[in-house]
Amino acid sequence: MVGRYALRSVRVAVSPLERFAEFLRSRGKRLTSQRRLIVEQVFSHHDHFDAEELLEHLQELIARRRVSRPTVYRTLAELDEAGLLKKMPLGGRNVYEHDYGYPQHDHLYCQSCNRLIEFHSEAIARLCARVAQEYDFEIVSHRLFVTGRCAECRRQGLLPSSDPSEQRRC
Amino acid sequence: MVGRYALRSVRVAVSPLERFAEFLRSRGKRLTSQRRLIVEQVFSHHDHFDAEELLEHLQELIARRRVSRPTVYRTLAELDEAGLLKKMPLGGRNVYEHDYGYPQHDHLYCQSCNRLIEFHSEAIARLCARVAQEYDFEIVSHRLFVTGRCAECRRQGLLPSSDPSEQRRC
DNA sequence: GTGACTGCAAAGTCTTTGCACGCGG
DNA sequence: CCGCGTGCAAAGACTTTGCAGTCAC
Repeated sequence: MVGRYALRSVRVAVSPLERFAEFLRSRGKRLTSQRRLIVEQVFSHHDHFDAEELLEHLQELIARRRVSRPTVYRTLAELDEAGLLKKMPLGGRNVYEHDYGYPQHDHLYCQSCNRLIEFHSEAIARLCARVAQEYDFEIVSHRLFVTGRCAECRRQGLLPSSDPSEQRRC
Repeated sequence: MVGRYALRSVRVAVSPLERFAEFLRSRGKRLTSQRRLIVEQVFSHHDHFDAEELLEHLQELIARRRVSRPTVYRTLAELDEAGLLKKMPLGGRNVYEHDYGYPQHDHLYCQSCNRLIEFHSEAIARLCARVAQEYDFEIVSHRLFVTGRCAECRRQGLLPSSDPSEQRRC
């Protein structure tokens, strides 16, 4: 996927953990071992995830009492607040994605496989700006979801998932 | 609001209730008094609402045992399925809007007053189509939320609501 | 040291489900 | 009259909170 809408590569001066540490310091909060572990797991690979998926990845640490479910939720909220993660409601739960050193983008959402495909388009931001101007509206951000079926699922003849547990409604 | 992005007026041949009746018939379902009451309330005015707000409007009928909470949820799901309502997750709950005899549109979402302002733009659909083509993606629908502050709230100097109970996170 | 942070358990919020009775077609 | 639909109560999924002990600074 290298077309007009592909995302440019990431470049960051400071690691997510360092940036989070700075955020915490600025608020008189502490960089605890739990927060460190969670940030490391969250930024170990670029992917969309929800709290439950993250908890699964952390299950060993949870079993060893290194970190707990409420702390994961609490830390995710802080990472969102700090601008390191972006939280978005999808299918009745919150899904998170990296928002640090990562370009603004929007999503194609495949109803069959639940995959989120990221794409970038300057034109969308321009368009939002024009509409906002018309309504004298001050933009903070925008979010565009294009729902449908990805190429792979169409080739396999998969229909939009009818199993509700498989489906993340947009 | 009569600019380029205003929505054109509504025109429908069949009333929402009639259309719902047809939907039910086609599925071997029944048009019960409860379903009738709910459809009448839902389409009595054009507005966004969530289940809790609808339940409030129906509180008298609920008190009189004419309709119950589970039935409201069940019927909202059917109205969504029937294409009469559109369901969208907003701030941890589902918000519904009319989707029958109502033109495709997108939303400006004011973080201060939680209002949803509808607007229409052909350009957005065209843009989605172009991106989808690039990714060989079959579009079912799209949803664009522009989050920020509306003119009125800005004039009043209101900041984005810090009261979490007031805030519907997008 | 001291106060922010944690794990635990419990509660909250929104939504769904099992079941026996009731009513629409 | 058949069986879908209902109300009730209870459970479910996800997330948040109160509290007493613990640890970062």
